[in-house]
Amino acid sequence: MARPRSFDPPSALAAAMDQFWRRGYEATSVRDLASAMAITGASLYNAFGDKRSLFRHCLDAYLDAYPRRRIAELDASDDPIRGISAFFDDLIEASLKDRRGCLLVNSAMEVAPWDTELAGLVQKSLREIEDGFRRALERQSAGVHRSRDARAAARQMLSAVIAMRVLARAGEDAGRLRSIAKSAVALAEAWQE
Amino acid sequence: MARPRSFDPPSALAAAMDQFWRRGYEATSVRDLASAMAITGASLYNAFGDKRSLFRHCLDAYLDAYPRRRIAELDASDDPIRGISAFFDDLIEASLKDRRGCLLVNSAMEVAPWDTELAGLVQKSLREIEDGFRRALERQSAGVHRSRDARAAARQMLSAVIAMRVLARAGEDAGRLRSIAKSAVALAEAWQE
DNA sequence: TTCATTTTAGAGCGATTGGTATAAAACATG
DNA sequence: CATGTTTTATACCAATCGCTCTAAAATGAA
Repeated sequence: MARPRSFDPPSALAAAMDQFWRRGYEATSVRDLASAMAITGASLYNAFGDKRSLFRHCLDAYLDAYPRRRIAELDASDDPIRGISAFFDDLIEASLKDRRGCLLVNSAMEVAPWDTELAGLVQKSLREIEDGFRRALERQSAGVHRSRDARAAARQMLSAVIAMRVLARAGEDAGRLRSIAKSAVALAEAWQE
Repeated sequence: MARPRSFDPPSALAAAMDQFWRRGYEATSVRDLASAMAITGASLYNAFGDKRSLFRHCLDAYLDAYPRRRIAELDASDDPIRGISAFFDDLIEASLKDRRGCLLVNSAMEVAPWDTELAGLVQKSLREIEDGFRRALERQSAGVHRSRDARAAARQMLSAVIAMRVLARAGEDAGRLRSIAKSAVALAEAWQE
């Protein structure tokens, strides 16, 4: 009944995500996006709305594809400590493969201060990560009396994740990133003692 | 022998720093800067060079005024642990007073990936902070055999600083920031046991 | 085939970008 | 006071910004 799209929206969205991820929101122009997505500006606006709306779609897709997936894998792991270790191994590998950092952390810095709705999404997503760590720690110490606060330990792990992402984007070397991950995993291992 | 400047360069630089600090590099236009500095664009270019050069001046001034000053105070403290505690108290207060975060961390995210020279300055400055923590820990445990690595602990404290700055800019509440600072100080206190 | 509907391509909108040219204005020195 | 030098204000540059308009192209249903 009408002309069909000549492009695949999910893969176009992935191309847009990559641009925002690498260059940030302000430094990415609509023309950059259209070029990376291999569509025209008119198609972009027709399919995804304005630049801010497209960014929101990208951030949503990113959260599903990366942080939430990692948390789901952590929840599904038999051994919580090994799950946390695998989480950080994955993060190290991703951080060294490229230097884009994390779109969520990047957004916390650049867009959250100017967009209250996205700020809410950023905060909620960071809490999802922290809660994932907390659940893993609580699973580990189930039935054992714990004087220490699992929430505080989970927050330290989230801090490690954030710092690794910032330092990766700033170009710090692999050794420093691995050292931070190692301390975070050691914190989890010390939890059960 | 020539017309004198009608403005005070240091205070103009402070006004420019405030703009870059709050809004970031890309989102701050030369006109924004000139307006905040209460000078014309021509005077700005005449006194500070182009936008990138002005940013560099701002970052240099920031590093002297904030991180290096805090590290110097830490080095000068009689009790290293109390010094670290004071460092984090100062950071909490600054992070809650406004939501700009830290110009150094903001720069690590936004400009370091695209400017190798500034990336070097960012990495060097982050190491100065880490080394400051390490010196404080080593002073604390002087003469005592230490199996643990002071460098790794100092890196954890730097991670806490970075995470606090990111979360502050993303609008997270005071409790979360204080919780991270508390864990970092607790790490330092555990050092001497 | 015709028609209704949507997407496409490309030109173009006003506004803003980083940066500059020009000339008047303001000083210290001779 | 005259001169030489620098800063100032203003207008302006080409380029790019986010976004929209128009019209041709492409489809499924009638």
